[in-house]
Amino acid sequence: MGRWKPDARSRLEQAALELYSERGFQHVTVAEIAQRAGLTERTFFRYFADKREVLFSGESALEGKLVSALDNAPGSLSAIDAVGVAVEAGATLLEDRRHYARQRKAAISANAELQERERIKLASLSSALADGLRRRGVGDPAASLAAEMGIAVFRIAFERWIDGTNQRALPEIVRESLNELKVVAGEK
Amino acid sequence: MGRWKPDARSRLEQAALELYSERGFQHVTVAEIAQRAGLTERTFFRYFADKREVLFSGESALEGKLVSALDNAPGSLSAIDAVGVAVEAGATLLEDRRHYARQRKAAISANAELQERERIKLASLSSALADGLRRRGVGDPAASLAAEMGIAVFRIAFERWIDGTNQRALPEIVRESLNELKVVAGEK
DNA sequence: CAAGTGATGTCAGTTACTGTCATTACCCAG
DNA sequence: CTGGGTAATGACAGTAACTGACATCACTTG
Repeated sequence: MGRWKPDARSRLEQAALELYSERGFQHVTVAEIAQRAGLTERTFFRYFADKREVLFSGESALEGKLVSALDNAPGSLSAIDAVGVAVEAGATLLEDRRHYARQRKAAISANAELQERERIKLASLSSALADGLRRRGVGDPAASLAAEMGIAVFRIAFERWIDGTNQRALPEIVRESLNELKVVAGEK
Repeated sequence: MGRWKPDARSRLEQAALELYSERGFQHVTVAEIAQRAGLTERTFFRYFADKREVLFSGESALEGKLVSALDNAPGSLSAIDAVGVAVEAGATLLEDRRHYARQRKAAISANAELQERERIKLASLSSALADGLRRRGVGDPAASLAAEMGIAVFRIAFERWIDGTNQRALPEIVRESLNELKVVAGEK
């Protein structure tokens, strides 16, 4: 297969998650991550732009899922419901990996720098959704607003799924939360 | 008055904004900011936790304004309308400083790290609003959702105010955007 | 088996950020 | 006016994130 021991990237990701979980992000050096993965610090930075990014490789797959679901959603759906379809589809991606998602979430929650990165990734998802809505003919600022609402729902549903506040499957929690958002936004 | 030349903090803030605007965040060193302010690098880090934070000192005042407006809003208002009152009040804070806000926004938009910091500050505002809503008796996840909607409205209105897409005063744009959000969320 | 290529290693360098201690400028008690 | 006290600042050394340049290695291909 590979010329060297394969899966350098995922070895780095796993080593980083382990170390961040054990000692906390700030008390781990990149050199230590690389060493546990059997590589050098320089190689780490060839795969990941910085020390935080190693926890966020799944975001592009999530974005792809959201966008394709949005593009394939019936054209008859309103902006908010099309976004709802998209984030429910994204939720199915995480549903299988609850243990991993929980461990990763714990590491992120323990460090402000990682929370910054997480938020900007969510903002990127929101931007991608807004672009998709514009492709559907939704104008501004409706597209941006609907996308932001969708991501807010996704984030809040995810938290309630991870911490056990809500025991249902993630896609269901997402749907419930979106309905709650509609209620909240509609109150006079 | 002060023992040394006064306003070291604001001198650092002004020097940083100038340099970030001239050359971009990444091409400015903290030593240069400190030198322009007539101080040393070490003193910079006594006032600001890191190189980005120097652009975000106004956030605590904004949070205070939002929270006090929310706490003083009529108890009869729904969660979303109480949040609307709060973000409109926050908007009045920025209305006077459009030139400064524009320059600062340009510097932030030009750099991903600064955008991360801005997003996490907005998340902090959202969290403060959600706390305020819970004090008003709003439950979860309604409180979090309403707060996130309010901040999304604020952010999007701010962008349209800064880039000139919408020529009205910021508080008016905020109100219009909130109405638009209600429309979007209510579409079947 | 030689040349080529992509992944990795090595090394030097910059800069953000921190801990520690010295120094300065001012206030105030006497 | 004088000397001690104190808060702000400076000086300096150190760690670690991140980058650029170049060497080396493992494997493929002609």
